[in-house]
Amino acid sequence: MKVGDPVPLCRRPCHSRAVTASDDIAAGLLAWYDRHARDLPWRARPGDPAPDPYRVWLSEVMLQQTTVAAVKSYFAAFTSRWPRVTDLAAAGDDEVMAAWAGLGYYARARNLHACARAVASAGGEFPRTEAELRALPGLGAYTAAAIAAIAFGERAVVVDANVERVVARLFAIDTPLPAARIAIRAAADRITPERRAGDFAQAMMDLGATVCTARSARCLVCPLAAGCAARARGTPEAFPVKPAKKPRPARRGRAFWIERSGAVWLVTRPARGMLGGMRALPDDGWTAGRDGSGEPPFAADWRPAGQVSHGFTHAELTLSLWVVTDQVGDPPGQGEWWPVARIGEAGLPTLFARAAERVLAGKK
DNA sequence: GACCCGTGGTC
DNA sequence: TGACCAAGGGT
Repeated sequence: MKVGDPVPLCRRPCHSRAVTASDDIAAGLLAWYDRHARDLPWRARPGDPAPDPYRVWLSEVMLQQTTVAAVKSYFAAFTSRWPRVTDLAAAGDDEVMAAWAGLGYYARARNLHACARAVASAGGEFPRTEAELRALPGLGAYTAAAIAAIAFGERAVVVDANVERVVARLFAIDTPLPAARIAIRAAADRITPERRAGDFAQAMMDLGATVCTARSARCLVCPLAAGCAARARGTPEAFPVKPAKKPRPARRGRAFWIERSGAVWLVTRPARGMLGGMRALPDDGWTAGRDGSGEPPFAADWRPAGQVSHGFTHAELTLSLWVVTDQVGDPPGQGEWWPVARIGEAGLPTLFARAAERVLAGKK
């Protein structure tokens, strides 16, 4: 028998399933996870009953493209304010959007709220299968599989950026992304165990987050190093192969601080598009693809009040700030007067929170 | 498949 | 210090 050949577990027919290299990977990783799992607020502690699907779902949506460190305080705030999915479903749109402010990718918040309402109106219990979960707003292939595995114990194949990286290295998959995803998913399917699929998924993600990271593979402390093809080649960090990134264009825009007796005029951005559905300062129409017009919303004695720079996914924006403090009537269009002393409660996305800070710092 | 969508941490 | 990156989904 050669190394890598299937090893019969025993001769009895009921145990005829062979132990394979894939089983070794899962077993080794789960053993590592039992010792090194991160202690995260949304995870069940040892001895806890099954994880709460609501908390698993909420954490998974918050964690989409977002770091654990950034999510923790938002997760605590949401679960404290809305302990059950039915509580979240009953909240107002503006409350949910404001509570999400600063976390980014605001379409997630709208989908989160829509999903909560869908679950609440269907009886208040999350569906238990990957296929049913996948149909809910904001749940794509990754999140549906993760909830099915973690909350309900289904053997779902969970592939996020961590799993992609770990699997691409384990099997030295050198097809560039995104084409490599077909082979990566097939390999992930092969090594996903029948039991403890949720722990396995979280173990892969913990490994990717703490050991097998993008910049450093840390093979010396990796439980999978012995069977890792990329390590055998000596260049683990070369996997997965990524396409070249496009440069981010620089954009310029203006935002306008319109003040009247201690209140500032805020607008709500359209539901679609950048910072969709969020409260904001009026602006000159800048987008990720185009500079603003430079035009203020009305003629007045506008004073310059500095600028803020902010990086978005597709553009680097320099936003110059203009101020009028003796406004009398309402500006044209929809909006609301917001007390300047409570600007921190307006739920401004980070760009406009920084702009407000800049304006207020300049007034002193 | 390509493109759009935020933010903060990291080295 | 700035480029890279993160528990992706929707269109």
